Amino acid sequence: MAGVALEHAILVSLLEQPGSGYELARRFDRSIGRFWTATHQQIYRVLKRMETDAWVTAEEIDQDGRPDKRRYSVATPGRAALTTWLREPVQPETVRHELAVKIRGAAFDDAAGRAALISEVERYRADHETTLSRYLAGEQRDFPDAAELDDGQRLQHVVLRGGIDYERMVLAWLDDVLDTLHNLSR
Amino acid sequence: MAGVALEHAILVSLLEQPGSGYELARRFDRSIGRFWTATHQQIYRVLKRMETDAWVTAEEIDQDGRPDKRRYSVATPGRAALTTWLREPVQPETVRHELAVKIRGAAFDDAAGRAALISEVERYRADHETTLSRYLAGEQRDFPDAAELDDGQRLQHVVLRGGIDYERMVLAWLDDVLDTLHNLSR
DNA sequence: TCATGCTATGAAACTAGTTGCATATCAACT
DNA sequence: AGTTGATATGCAACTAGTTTCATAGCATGA
Repeated sequence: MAGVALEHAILVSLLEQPGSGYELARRFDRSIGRFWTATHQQIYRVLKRMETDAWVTAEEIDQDGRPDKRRYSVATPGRAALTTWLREPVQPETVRHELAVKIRGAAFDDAAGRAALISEVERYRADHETTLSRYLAGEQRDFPDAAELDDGQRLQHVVLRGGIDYERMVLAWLDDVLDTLHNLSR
Repeated sequence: MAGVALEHAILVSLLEQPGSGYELARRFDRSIGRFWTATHQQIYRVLKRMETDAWVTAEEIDQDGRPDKRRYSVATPGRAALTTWLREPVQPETVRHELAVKIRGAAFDDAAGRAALISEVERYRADHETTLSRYLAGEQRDFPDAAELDDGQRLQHVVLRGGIDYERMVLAWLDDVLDTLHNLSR
């Protein structure tokens, strides 16, 4: 039970704003995706289980000009399950940093492989540059006046600042990586 | 094929130093674990598959005072597979940041829940403080003189610096989180 | 002698997550 | 009329990862 967290990420997202599986999938590509990734298939499957367990309730919405959708809201048992989970210890993070593996692996590749890695790091760096810009734009848009925020917004803001800090750290480190790769002896 | 990376993390680790499944598991708790986590069961299973595929070869080692072990080394097909993988594009990271979910979830919990979260963040912070100390001690031990390093060591060092940067960023952010949690209105 | 603990490997069952495919509505453009 | 693209949901098969349990050698200390 402890580690099963997609349910809980969905509960938080639905408490912030009820929505359909499709909308959740888009949020997981945007804001929630900063700290929890999930595909739409996984989201639909988990939503179905959560509905069976009465953690959420669904409401059929007829839409003009679009297919119907099912809007989910958090029910009392779901909210209780979230509270229980919130008070459990945070599990140690499981890190999967593929680029770090490739950097150490570069010791066992030739000059062509290292050149390829440098290009790849540059592309990767550009992606993170884009992500940082997106976060900063989102911060301007959603949290323009720090004094005017309610508690929920303050908590969302501090998580966003974590994303911004992370991206800045990554960019600085990637510069260090590029410098190291350019200055290898062979 | 692209995302299957535990094999490749194992290949890098075995190229840096041949070893048994048990030794690999310990490395994955230590140095490699900085950027790729894995349990011993997963490592044993993957090693078996890699042996079947002739990516690695095993050698039975009789040990005095300890159970026998199987020392694995990377074979030519494994090295070729690593080279192929190294030149593939880096997959986007899949982020799973449970603490961030709990922080946003705190908006839907009461004062007691927030107090529990503050304690949890403090404990989490202490863990990261320990991790940073361990990294810094490892840096002193393994890379005392930056001018004397060969390419493999330089690459290992830049990855370790990434870990150090990450831990420092996390600690600063956790201070921000604690400050935010202490200053919520209700 | 017995308990504890580290070394060392592994099976079996389960849970989580990914990939590929399928279906359907409707808008906008060609 | 046909294509493209966004919205919207879902199944089936597969792959990856976790958890629980089991086994065994040998050292150390109570």
